[in-house]
Parts: sequence; structure tokens; C-alpha cells
Amino acid sequence: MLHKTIEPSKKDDIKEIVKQYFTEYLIQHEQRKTPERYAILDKIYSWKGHFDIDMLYDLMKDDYRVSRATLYNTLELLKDCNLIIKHQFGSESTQYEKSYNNIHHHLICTKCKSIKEFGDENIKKIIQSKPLGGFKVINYSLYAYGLCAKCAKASNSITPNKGK
Amino acid sequence: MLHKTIEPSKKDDIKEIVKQYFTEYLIQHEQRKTPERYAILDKIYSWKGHFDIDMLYDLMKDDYRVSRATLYNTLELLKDCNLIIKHQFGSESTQYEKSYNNIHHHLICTKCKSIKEFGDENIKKIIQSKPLGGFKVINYSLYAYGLCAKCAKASNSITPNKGK
DNA sequence: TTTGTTGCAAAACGTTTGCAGCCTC
DNA sequence: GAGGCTGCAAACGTTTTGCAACAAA
Repeated sequence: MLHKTIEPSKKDDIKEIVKQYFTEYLIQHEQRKTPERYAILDKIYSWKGHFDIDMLYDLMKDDYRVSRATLYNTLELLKDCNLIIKHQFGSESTQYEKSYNNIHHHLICTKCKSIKEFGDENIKKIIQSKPLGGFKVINYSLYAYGLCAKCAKASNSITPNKGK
Repeated sequence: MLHKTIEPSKKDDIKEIVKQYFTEYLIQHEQRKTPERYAILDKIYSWKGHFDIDMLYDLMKDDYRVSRATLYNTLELLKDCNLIIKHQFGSESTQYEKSYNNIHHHLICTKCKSIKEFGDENIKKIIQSKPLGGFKVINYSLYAYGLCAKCAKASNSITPNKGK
């Protein structure tokens, strides 16, 4: 269950690992191993942080040009094999992010819309220890909504627990 | 911090509580208290489970007709004051859900796309105990991706930890 | 009375689709 | 060689926008 955590010293291997994993997935699902798909996977795992379709399109352009349709198609594949995660923050366009060896969570300020990341190993333990009716968790993501330090200070905004 | 948990016996009060909370929010943000907004809030808190714009539009029609534009506008407001949560499961249309006294999480099968809910009080404890750099968490939601019991059994599908 | 909010319809935007040609298998 | 995959452009559906009328403050 759950993606492995790779030690920093082995970080260079990650691209190779995900590539192999993707290959196995494609074989199992009888899908073709096209150079476009590998180029996209490689680009995603070379990029730290969130990206959207346009950003990925621009990033790839120089290296290995693919159409938007192929990007959408491949991102769907990578999502289905749990190598990327899809986020919909606020009203921005859909964001994606590599997810192998990259589990972390997001704090989203409902006032200024800022997004901050945080990690927590304890959540992992909880998920791994819960039975969940036979569901095999491979990947997960938590979104916490509220007020960032700055907005919390700026406003004496009400919260559902006001006066408690 | 965090939405209160209301005992079952007090469940009838919830609509009243969220209405008051919404009123305070509108006053604080100098927005008008229109009947449309309250009618929408009431309808949402009368509904158990997920809904999308069209479903809400149809649900409201009989009771208090509002335009789609107003639904979008009001859902945005309710999201900003943490009374609803927005989900983007797979390729379905955007789903919403009341979030006051309704914190739970989602198991999403990447194979059959089924969605199952689960609750966990331990996650709440972790979030409440972490400092998070001054971020005030009001609401949160966890999405776990993987294989549901049925799909896990059906396939000897590879996972990132295959052979481990 | 002022100005934010609503409803309507049109516009905009991200994503999906159909099809011809290409390239894995 | 067959059929899946790609690129392109058109189509689609959801969300946003502009504007006039309305109503909360």
C-alpha cells in the first residue's frame, strides 16, 4: 500500500522508478508505450510543484512538442495509475502535481486564497492502520480550509466556533 | 478552530446555527442579506450528500426560483465562509456539499471511479494539535486514491510498492 | 436614494471529440 | 498490417460576464 518514501540520497532514482512503474501499468492495461507519454512523465517528474496544462505545454515545447489533447490524455492516464494528483484550488485552472514520493497537504486560506503546503507522517499512519473496508490506499491528499496567519490577525473574523 | 460537532439530538438546530453564522459573515463582509441567499443555504442544509449546480437548480425551482448565476455567486460565498465544500471527482461536474457538522473523507477508486465516504476523528486531533504556522483550520477534507475492495481483488494490478 | 444583487442571455474558457495520418506492436 | 495514438480544429458544456431592473440598507 501507499507510495514508498525514498531517502534523499536516492532521489535521482525516482524518475527511473516511476518510468518503470508507468511501463508496467501500460503493459497491464494494454496501452502503447509512446515517446510522447514518456516525455510527459519525465517533464512532470523534473518539475517541482504545481502546474497546469498550459504551463506543461510551454515547458515541453522546447523539448518534445505534444498537442494539448495528448497532454490531457496522458495526464488522465497518470492520474489513474496514481503517479500524479489533480487539484482544483479556488477558481484557478486545474492544477496537477507529481505524487510519487511527494505526499503532502495543503492549507487554503478562504480569505486571501493563498495556498501553503504541509506534511504529516501521522496521517499516513492513521490511513495505513484503518481497515477502510478493503480499500487499498495508494495515494492521498488533505485540504485544510481556514485563515492563514496574516488573515486571521487582520480580521477578527467570525468562525463557526466564535465565542467558544 | 474547526467546526463544532453537534450531538444528534441537536441536529435540528444546525440550520439555525448556519443561518446565524452566514448572517454574521454577510454583515462582516458588508454584503446584503437577500432572500435568495438564505433560500439557497436552507436548501443545501436540507440535502444530505453531494449535489451539483443543476441538481440544486432543480431542487430549488419549486420552492424559491433563483437563476444559475445567483447559485454560482452564492455557492462561492458559502465556500468562502466555510459552510460548504467543493469537490471535483473525476470528470463529473463540480460537486458541492454542506460542511458544517459534516466532516468526512473520500475513498476514490482510480479503476472503477467509485467514491466511498469515511470518517475519522483521529485526523481531526492531528490537525488540531499541529501548529501549522498560525493557520486557523476551520474545515478540511481528505481524498484517498487507490483501489476499492472489488477492483483490488479483480486485478492483481501493480502498485508503486509491488514486490515489496 | 444609493448601490449591491439578481436574472437573463451572450461570451469566454477549459476540456473533449472526430477524423486523417502515423507509429507501436 | 492492424489498430491504438497523435495533432488539429471544431464542438461541447460549464462558468463567467455585461447590462437593465430591482430591492436591501
